[in-house]
Amino acid sequence: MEFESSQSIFSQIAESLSEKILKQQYEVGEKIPSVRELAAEVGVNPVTIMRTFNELQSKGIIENKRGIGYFVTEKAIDLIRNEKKAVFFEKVLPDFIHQSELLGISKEELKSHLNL
Amino acid sequence: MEFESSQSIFSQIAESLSEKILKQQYEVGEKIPSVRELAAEVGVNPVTIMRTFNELQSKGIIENKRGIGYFVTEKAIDLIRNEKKAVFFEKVLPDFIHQSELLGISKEELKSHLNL
Amino acid sequence: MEFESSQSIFSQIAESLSEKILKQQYEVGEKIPSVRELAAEVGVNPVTIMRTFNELQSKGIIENKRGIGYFVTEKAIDLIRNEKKAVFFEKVLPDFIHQSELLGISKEELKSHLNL
Amino acid sequence: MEFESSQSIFSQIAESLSEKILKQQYEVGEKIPSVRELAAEVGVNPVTIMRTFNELQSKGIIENKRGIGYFVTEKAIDLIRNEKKAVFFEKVLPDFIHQSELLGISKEELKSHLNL
DNA sequence: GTGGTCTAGACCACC
DNA sequence: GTGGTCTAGACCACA
Repeated sequence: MEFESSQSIFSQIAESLSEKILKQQYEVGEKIPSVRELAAEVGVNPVTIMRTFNELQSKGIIENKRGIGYFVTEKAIDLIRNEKKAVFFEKVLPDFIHQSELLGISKEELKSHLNL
Repeated sequence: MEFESSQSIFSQIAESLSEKILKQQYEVGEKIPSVRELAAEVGVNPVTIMRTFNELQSKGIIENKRGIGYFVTEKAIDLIRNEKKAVFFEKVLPDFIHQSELLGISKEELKSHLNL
Repeated sequence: MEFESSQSIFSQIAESLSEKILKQQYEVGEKIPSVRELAAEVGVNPVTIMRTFNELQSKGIIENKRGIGYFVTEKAIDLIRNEKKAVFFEKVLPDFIHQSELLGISKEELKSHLNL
Repeated sequence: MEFESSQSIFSQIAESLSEKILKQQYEVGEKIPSVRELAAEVGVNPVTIMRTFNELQSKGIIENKRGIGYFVTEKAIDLIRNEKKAVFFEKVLPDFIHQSELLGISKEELKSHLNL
């Protein structure tokens, strides 16, 4: 797995897992890969994965079953979708509008880029 | 001035100055406020402002006249516009599309939000 | 049976069994359920139950009769009561006092909560 | 500083800081010691302190000012008091009652221990 | 000076 | 096998 330097590795992994859960590549109640597995798979230190899991757990997206592993919670999809929506409407969309106005991009140009 | 914790202060100030230049609130050839003035105005350490000015100077957006101050260069607007365009088409726009698809936002909804 | 994630499962089960013995729901000399039965009943791995039994046996609360099962010892109730008292006076009570002082809970309020 | 082995060091430090804030030994808006200072003072690795600060920050008890340090937030005391109250009334108090009933501790004995 | 991240390696409790 | 914690040491960006 490749990482952007602008963001911490552990939160990029968290983002990646969140998207997979949202796309139901990991289903509700399903066990996600173990710390060591994921660490080996993406080529980072296990504690980096732990930080990822801690973050997701504190958000309520995954939960731990002692000695077994981490599982996708029932409310995971709602949580992820809600957070993403908030970010989208409060940050991504306004920023998009702001930038396109600042650059004077015409509505026709926007439409073509967005296939609208 | 308030800052987001997610980005460095000096780049937030640089962004703010760039936008003002782009909107011609500072015109070409005009002197921008001194380090100390700006520092007092936005409430940060003068060295942070220095770093901002160095950044803008290295990009060719402002230039220093020894003992007098910093001035907006002739090519400033082009430079800013080009950089903003690059960021917009390589990052803001793709991210916008990706997020809106991930959230399943319909084309109609997008159109209404964007006044298209 | 549901478990708190903050404590190990085997000690939660041990605690539950101890309380039942103390309340004489299991009487002295009585056979307690087998490893497999209990495992099925509370929904955990049999080895976890084994560990619980080992723990209780090492304290002298239950004893094994080879091939037959585990039985409540004669001194079980004393052992449990003594350990609980120690914990109560060395940990639960001091903590209770500390927290109630820290939160500034009045003596009247305490009395009413405790029916004193 | 000495630690109990039953709880993680970083959360014991968090608890200690919370109590100090609650007792206003650190006041609202005040800077708390830096990561390295605290690490040296209590004799642990700086990353352990970082985990402590992350936890407190995620709860909204402290906030970071870039390059300067961590500061006690305005709502810190409310947050701490509310959380402590919740724990007290939902866990400490019920557990206290449960244990004292289980051990058959008389009301008179309780009163004397609690100075009621 | 401040915090933030990552690695490597060790050790532990638990299932 | 699972997660959880801690240390030591390095490196980085930021103010």
